[in-house]
Amino acid sequence: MNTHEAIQILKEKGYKMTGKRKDILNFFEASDGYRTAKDLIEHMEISYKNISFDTIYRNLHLYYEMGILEKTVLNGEKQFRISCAQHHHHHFICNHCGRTKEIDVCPMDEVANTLSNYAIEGHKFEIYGLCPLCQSA
Amino acid sequence: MNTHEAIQILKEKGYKMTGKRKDILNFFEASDGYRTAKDLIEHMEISYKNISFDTIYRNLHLYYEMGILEKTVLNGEKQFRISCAQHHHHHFICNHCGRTKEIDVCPMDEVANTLSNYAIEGHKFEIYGLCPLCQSA
DNA sequence: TTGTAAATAGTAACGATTACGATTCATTAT
DNA sequence: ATAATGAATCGTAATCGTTACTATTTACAA
Repeated sequence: MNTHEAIQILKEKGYKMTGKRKDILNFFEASDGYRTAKDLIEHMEISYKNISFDTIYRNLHLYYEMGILEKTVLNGEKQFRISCAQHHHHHFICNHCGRTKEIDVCPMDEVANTLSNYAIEGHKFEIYGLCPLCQSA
Repeated sequence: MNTHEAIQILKEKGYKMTGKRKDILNFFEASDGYRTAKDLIEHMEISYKNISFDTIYRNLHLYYEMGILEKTVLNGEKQFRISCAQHHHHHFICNHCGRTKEIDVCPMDEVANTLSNYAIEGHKFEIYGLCPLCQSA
């Protein structure tokens, strides 16, 4: 997913394209990991001194609903990253910088048969730690 | 982990044993799944009309720090259950009632070698859905 | 260019959690 | 048993992330 693709999706669905929406997309495209709403606010305030919480959260949710962003929760905060979900996968997430690495292993295949009477609706598999860059720093 | 064991741990570490602390343990021993602070407050208010948030959260954290309770976060709320961590394992968690089922599969063995330059500090693997009881209801 | 619905600012409200001073209580040493 | 003392608790305010609301502004289509 990149900014261009995302803009196409928004247009198709009839959403209006604003400068703020483009900047939000650029912010996430330039990040290669999870970012909090607060991170985004700090970035947006450079260009838009008085940007509203409402705008931040409304657009984060919009992008999430449209599959443009992925979401997770860390330390009680929602975190978002550009969607890379062409195929099913999980993430290593750096505790220090939020950068992610794709993990293609998914444990669900192994597990499904031990849960035959259970209706599975979702699962979460995440690995936390320090990425190579943050270890040397 | 059961109430008796937990009381032993508290005594050994020099914590005082109060009626409220025992009741909290009983509440979690009687549950077989994750419960929120709110669930616990509702239960405690039956016996202690004016119990304080402070008491609830202080003791939840104390028990968690001592390994008496396990913790997870669901829908932005911290949830706790009696610890069953004699061995490493994960959980299926019912979205409706919070009941859990132990999962002995752990994907980390498979994954570790693909993260050779990463310092792994933790991981989370949880499966969500409806347990057999909640499906029939 | 104008009309209209969508997007936004500014701000209040919310829910979960944490924090704190004053009071009560469990434990231990007498 | 009792008194001393430090821990536990209450009552409540504060905090944090997030959601919600109204008035205003803006993107886009006619």
